[in-house]
Amino acid sequence: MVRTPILNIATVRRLKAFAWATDRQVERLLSHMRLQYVEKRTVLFNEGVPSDSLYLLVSGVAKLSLRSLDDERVLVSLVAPGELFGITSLMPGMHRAFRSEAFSDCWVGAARPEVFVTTLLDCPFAEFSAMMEGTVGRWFALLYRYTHFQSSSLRQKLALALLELAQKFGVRDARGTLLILKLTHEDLADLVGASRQKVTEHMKELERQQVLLRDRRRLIVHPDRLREAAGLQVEGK
Amino acid sequence: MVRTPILNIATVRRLKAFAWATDRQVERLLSHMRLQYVEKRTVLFNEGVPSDSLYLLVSGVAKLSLRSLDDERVLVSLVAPGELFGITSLMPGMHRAFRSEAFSDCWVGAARPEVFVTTLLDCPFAEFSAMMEGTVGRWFALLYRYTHFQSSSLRQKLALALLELAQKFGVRDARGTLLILKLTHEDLADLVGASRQKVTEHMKELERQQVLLRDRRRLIVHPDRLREAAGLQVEGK
DNA sequence: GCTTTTTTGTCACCTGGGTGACACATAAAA
DNA sequence: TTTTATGTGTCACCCAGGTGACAAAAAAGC
Repeated sequence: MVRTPILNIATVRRLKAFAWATDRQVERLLSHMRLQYVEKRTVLFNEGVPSDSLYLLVSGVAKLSLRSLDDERVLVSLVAPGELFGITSLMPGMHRAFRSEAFSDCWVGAARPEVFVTTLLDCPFAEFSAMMEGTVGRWFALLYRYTHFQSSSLRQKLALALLELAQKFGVRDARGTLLILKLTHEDLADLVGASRQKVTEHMKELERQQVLLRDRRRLIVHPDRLREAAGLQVEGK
Repeated sequence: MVRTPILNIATVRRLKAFAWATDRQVERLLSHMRLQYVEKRTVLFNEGVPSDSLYLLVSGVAKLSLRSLDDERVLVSLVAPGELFGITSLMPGMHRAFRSEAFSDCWVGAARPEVFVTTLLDCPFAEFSAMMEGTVGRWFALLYRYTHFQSSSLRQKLALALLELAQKFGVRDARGTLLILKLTHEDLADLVGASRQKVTEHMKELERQQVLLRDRRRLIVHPDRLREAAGLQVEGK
């Protein structure tokens, strides 16, 4: 039997969501929220799709997961009642990072992210969004890296880490993308959580395969081949 | 030789930080920022200390790291010029999650987080801060888990994951903290990135050691003992 | 109740990556 | 230049955790 919950202020307060907000704000928010019942295993959104809603879990348990580099499902997080999820919608043009599905039968409230920001914060969404990107953007990038590290080989981790570094510290060069950083193998090992020795081995191997080359202590990488080494889709394939 | 950079609008624009902000806003921001030269290896802040400043990396490379459960340094991220870091300061009362130190000689600008929010966003800091916590808070918790997973044994990962679940889904019970969730070993395996079989083995072992017990398919955990199993400091020690 | 499906428990076996050790190369300091 | 410190390359060896396989137990359907 499905009992329809009344999504009123009392309910929200009981969930301890928006504890800091005034009753008026919460009420306004609720008036813009659509409540839906989601049956166990139903997918709310998939990773990669544009993100246009922010969700509030009212009851039940939701699950965030992603497909790893070698096609395993990684369970990233379980969402408890009262939590907001689908947070990528708060960042400009960002696509869903995780798939979300109902881990048990759920009641979920959804609204456009603008609604949350403008009613709770009284500031233009675009500005808030840009601010988020500039600040929490890095956390997100880190989360991306770490979740994808899960269940991937050292080789893939290295490739992934080097790609990230290339994006941040790379400048185009005749031979590829030059990293303007002096990195030791030990630094890389610390970054991917591996031993210095194995990193040396894999780096040698990557050089042999022309994925990267070294000029003194500077690395020059070939992003496309790195992506391949990481087991990622190469652009335009 | 150390050349003092002039931190003016042109510099900031070149760094592509605050691309969306107006010149007036950036100028106002700069007037509140103190610029400092930080020599390689100098620690800017340590994990665990209260976070009262937000930093802008002007030049050089900064490094974020943490001490893992078994006292290894984990290199979490390298910060590139133009990036903001020390983001925990944007969340209410939050302590530093990472140690930050200069990876090379750096120029760093610092200001109170309030300054950023009020000049760039024109909304009260407290509200912004609360909003951040309610939304990005989860990302942060995830990041915490994943960074601590790095270089820890399956046993520790399990303990850590169960602790997190206990916080989210636990209710006090005569026998400990009851998780109001039906979790299979496979779910746990997906969560910690391990095989189903090994999870079974470790769970059995944890039961044997009275760290947790099972009532049907419901888990009852003992947080303190879990913390011990994870190699964390137990409260009040 | 009985049957089917899903979980749990436990093997034996394999492998990726950790560890320690040491020679060699490169860079920094003197 | 020589000396000293710091990285790199490559071993041989070990172990935590992955894999496959299968029986027992528990849930879920009927």
